[in-house]
Amino acid sequence: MPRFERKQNIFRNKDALGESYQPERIEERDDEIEAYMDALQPIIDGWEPNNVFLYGNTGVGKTAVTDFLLDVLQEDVTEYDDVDLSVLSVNCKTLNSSYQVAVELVNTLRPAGAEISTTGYPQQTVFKKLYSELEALGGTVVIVLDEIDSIGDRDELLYELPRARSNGYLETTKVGLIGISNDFKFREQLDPRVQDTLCERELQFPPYEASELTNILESRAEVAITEDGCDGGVLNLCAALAARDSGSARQALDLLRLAGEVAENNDDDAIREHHVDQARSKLEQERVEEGMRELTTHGRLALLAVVSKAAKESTPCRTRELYQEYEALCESSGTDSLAQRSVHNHLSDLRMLGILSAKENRSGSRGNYYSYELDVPFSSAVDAMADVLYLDDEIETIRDIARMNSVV
DNA sequence: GTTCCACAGGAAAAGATGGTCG
DNA sequence: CGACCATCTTTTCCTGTGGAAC
Repeated sequence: MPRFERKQNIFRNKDALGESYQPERIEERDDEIEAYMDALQPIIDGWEPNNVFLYGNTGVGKTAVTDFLLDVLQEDVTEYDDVDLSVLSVNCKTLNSSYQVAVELVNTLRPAGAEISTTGYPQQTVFKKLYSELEALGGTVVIVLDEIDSIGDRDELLYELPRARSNGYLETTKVGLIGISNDFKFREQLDPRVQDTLCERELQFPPYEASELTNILESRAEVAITEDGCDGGVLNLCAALAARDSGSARQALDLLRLAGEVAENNDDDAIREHHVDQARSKLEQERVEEGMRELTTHGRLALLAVVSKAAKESTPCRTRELYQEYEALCESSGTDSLAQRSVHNHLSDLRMLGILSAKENRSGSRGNYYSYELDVPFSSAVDAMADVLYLDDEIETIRDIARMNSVV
């Protein structure tokens, strides 16, 4: 008889290691908080808000500090009758233009059922809808645009919004923009006029040091993990790994959480260092599968071409050979093949996603070219492919060949 | 020293798709 | 319906690259 049994050896409150958890206090960001508060001061004073631009790698506390401070601000502002503050928060990760961000803003302001479609209107129409929604809201509105770098160079909204008042689009509402970016280069590529306004106040969040990450992990582990749920040294290991890689608290916390899950599944009574190792490869695997899910048919076929070559032990492999392999796969799947330039684009994308790696070859008269190979375990690539392509026969053949060559 | 191979990757334009509006 | 609109993928055309061969 199957039976559910509650396991509580390790986790006391796993959510405290999760993405959405808001700790009661933010560790190791005192200087940033001070500067940030200074930038937000005009709001409580009743003046027009500053535009703020935050940048730093993922997981260094930008979003956490923003959420935390805006909560405090919204609380404190209730003491002043003449300030009416609204906070509008949008994650732009999946919105890759000003247009889509504007649509998203309009839709969060509108009641359910009155949302507008994400395409079809001229850009200015959407902006006007946004202005009238903002005007209806009134008071001071702080708009948080998280992961704003995903809009690339289509930054018209960032030009328009800060100027909305002086251009007469907004009469009463005061708007402040808070842009958050993981990408240092994003600021550079912005229109200089946008830089001037958006980056009135700039805050840089540096990566965490290993010792800082240890402190953060300790304070979270206190809430999340039982007293004996964690070997000594595990927190240090997670902190060290994350510090060496990205300096990201997110990564350190993910490692700890996954390591805990691994330990739990093994029926161990505490997290040990070898669990962290497993968690690390699991984290990597998740990242790859995430990337593969987003691929188009031809992107997948291009990847399958590399997989197929890998099964035959003929990687690394240059573009031309991969293109031939790709054409053969298109043939057998009844798909029209693309031009070589396009396949080259797909290979390039796959390289960006970290699924492929490429070595540059300079062989003079025979040209400069890349040699591609899988940058992920063969088996995880095949498994992920099997889920998303209809080429069962081909994938089986590739598996057979791989087995013959004992590729794993 | 110059040329030239055979590729990388930028830019622009063309199509396809899925939407609004009068 | 037809005129527009935004966006994504793909094609076309192009420039850049660095050492071997001339």
